[in-house]
Amino acid sequence: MARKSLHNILKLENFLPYRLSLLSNLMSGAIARTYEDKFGISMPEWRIMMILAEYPDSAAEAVCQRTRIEKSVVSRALSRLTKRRLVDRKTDPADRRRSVLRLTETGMSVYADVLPVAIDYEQQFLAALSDEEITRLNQLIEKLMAVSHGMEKP
Amino acid sequence: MARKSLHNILKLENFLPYRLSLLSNLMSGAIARTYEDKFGISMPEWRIMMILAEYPDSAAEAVCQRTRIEKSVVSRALSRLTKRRLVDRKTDPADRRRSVLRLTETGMSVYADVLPVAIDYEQQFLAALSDEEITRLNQLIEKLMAVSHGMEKP
DNA sequence: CCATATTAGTTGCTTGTGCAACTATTGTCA
DNA sequence: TGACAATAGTTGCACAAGCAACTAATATGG
Repeated sequence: MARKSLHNILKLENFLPYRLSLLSNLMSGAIARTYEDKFGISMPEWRIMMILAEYPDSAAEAVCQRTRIEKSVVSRALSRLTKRRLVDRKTDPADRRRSVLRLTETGMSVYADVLPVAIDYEQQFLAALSDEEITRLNQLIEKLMAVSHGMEKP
Repeated sequence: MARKSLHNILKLENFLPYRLSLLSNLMSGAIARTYEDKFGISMPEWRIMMILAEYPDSAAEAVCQRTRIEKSVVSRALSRLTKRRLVDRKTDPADRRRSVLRLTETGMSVYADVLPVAIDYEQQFLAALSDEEITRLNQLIEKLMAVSHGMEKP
């Protein structure tokens, strides 16, 4: 095989994983601060609430799968949310290991308060792109995720 | 103003910040494990090494700016790197607050070992995209970053 | 039906990160 | 020059996240 250049330098700022990590941190960082400061809700807590808004009566395990958040983190986040009466948690009578989770009235109203902030925030980014660009962006993300899934645990 | 739908639901899986955070974690997660397991180098340590390979004799503060890593993290990472003799750190005689950092011979050889792994890894992702898609991806990342910078600290 | 495996969820522990406070050095300006 | 501000880097501390070990409940296979 051919010899590569000895001065093979990879610029960090051009390295895709780095660029994506930067972008992701910039995006999630700012909005996480908003959730936290204005609503006292952490990022995992907010993600869990989004899932429960869409899929009421989920079990914690389903929340884990949908949010990709580690189960111990979900467990502790749910403790906080139930303690604050934003989430109602009962045990599934059909399988007493499982929990049945749903937003309380209060939880739903907090959700309704935070939601437009999240949407607005996302919109600020999407506004910089044309519709076609947005479509392409999503396609690209999809493709890259597919690659990643194709190479998990060897 | 017009009343919005009461069932205004934002699906988490379609939420851009979430999607990017997922993708970024998938990408950085796998490669970080490789750095760690095979070379005993953490992600911030690797990023610092990349910067020092490109810009020898940088000060720690310059490393912070280029890597966007918090200065205490850089400080501790540099302590480990110097302890392992991968980085040489002296104090700048012209300004004795500053440090002058560069990879040692060992550091450069470790860098040379890790670099192709990083490049290969990135290549696995880029291989899923056409050249035109890669260009567009970078443009999109750039645009989104620009938005983010346009709305820091209000 | 019993022993064992599997699953849901919780908790303990280690580690990494970020903020703030601190030290040491240099820059500024009256 | 001399008081005060600013900067480079370190360290203490608090908190979040992930892994592993654990409990409790259910599924499975002989």
